[in-house]
Amino acid sequence: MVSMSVLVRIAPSPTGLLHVGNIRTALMNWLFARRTGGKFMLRLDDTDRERSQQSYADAIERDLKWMGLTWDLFARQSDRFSRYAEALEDLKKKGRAYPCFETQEELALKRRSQLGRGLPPVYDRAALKLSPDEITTKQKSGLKPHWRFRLSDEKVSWSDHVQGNKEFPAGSLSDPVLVREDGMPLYTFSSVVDDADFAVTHVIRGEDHVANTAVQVEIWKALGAPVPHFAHLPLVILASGEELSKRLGSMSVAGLRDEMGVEALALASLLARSGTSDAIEAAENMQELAERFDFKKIGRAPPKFDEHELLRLNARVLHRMGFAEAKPRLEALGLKNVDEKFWGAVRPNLHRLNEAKDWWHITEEKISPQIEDSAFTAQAAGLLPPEPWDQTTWQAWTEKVKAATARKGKELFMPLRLALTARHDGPEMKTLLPLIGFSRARARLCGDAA
RNA sequence: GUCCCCUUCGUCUAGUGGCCCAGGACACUGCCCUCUCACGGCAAUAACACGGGUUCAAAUCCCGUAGGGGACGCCA
Repeated sequence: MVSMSVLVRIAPSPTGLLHVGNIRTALMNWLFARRTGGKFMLRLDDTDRERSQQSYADAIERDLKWMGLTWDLFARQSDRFSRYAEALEDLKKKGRAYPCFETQEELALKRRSQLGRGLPPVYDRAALKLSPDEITTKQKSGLKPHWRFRLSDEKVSWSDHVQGNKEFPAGSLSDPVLVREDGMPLYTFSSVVDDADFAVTHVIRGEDHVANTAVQVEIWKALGAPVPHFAHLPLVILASGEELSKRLGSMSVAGLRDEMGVEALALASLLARSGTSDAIEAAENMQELAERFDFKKIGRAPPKFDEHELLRLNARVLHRMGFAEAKPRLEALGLKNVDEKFWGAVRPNLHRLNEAKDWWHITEEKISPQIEDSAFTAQAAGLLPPEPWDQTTWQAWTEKVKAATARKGKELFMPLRLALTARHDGPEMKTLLPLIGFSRARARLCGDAA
């Protein structure tokens, strides 16, 4: 496996945003490339001109980069139409492509009738029976053919890195349409031409493609290109049981990042490990995920995508994040002059990075304190030591308050926390107090917004 | 309708006929730490979808049922 130079690719169509299923496929390809020292390619499958949009292409690139899935090669199918036309000519010469004149309505009707009779809706190859004269006549009358690939009558088989030995009996598949009347190639065809031209070695994709693989294997062979290895991954499903494939909204990568505040490494850890025999844990970095990648670990049942699991991993990733990495991210959230002390104080309490804003607000901006017993907090304010403050200040101060008031435990500490932060939970007060500072602390303890 | 894949604790899984009255990780629960939440440490609970069969012996093999996912496009 390592001796050959690996090239894998991810081939999204820019007709929508990447969702967790798509990016998982991308991730698996990327990890495999990294694992084997091979290359990773991004190919935009934009042959569907009606649905493809540049804005989606941009979003896809952005999402991949965000997750760290950088590519070594790039191609766009709309740049390569002449190659598909050439390849079609090649197949025509070899007698593997034949012209068809049915309309889509006719084909739909045929399918319905087959289904009604309990038969698989396989194309009946009526066009193959057309005589050369009939074809000429149709073309002279202005009809333009679409072109189908003539499948052989042998069973197709391959060894799948996830699914094991796969076999498709002859006759269970339709001759695929390669090129439309208007000359536009279809995915089934352009994908193989590209994989062959770029010498893709491993096709790692969702298991919704297994039937495509069966027909595509024959196209590779007809083109005279080496057939790559295949790995068909089980499709991710939502924990709620809802389908994923057509729902973009909340499970889009962009949505998870921009609305849910998910860290790329948390998402990558979850997607790389759920459905495998590795424990679902936050990885230190992408390299660690790559080192552990192995087809043998991938199960065949569809893994559930669980948002709670994602949030748990997200917290872990944040708890380990160093200040150098956090600093620019915090600044992007609008937090000015954040320092390492602040990060060290709030980091253990974060589930999402943007929660740091709440603590920034409490240490740096005006808040209204929560006072339960104003006599007590005012008395405590009077005992506040002069600055400078450090991590020992809180204990020294609360010792004095304790001695002066005879309060202890929760009775002592909670009113102080509430007055100083207006919240009953949060980072340790010994780290928070120096960040709040003397003047704010005194004012808040006296019941003033500060 | 036809075909393909799948079904072990809440979740992801280990397990390829005896080593399994099923192992791990995470979650949950309890305890410890503790001013709170989180972190960390410790402990406990928890599963072979169902029904037949093969066998001295089945989570593991066979058949069936149920459930989940996928495919059957001039989408990708």
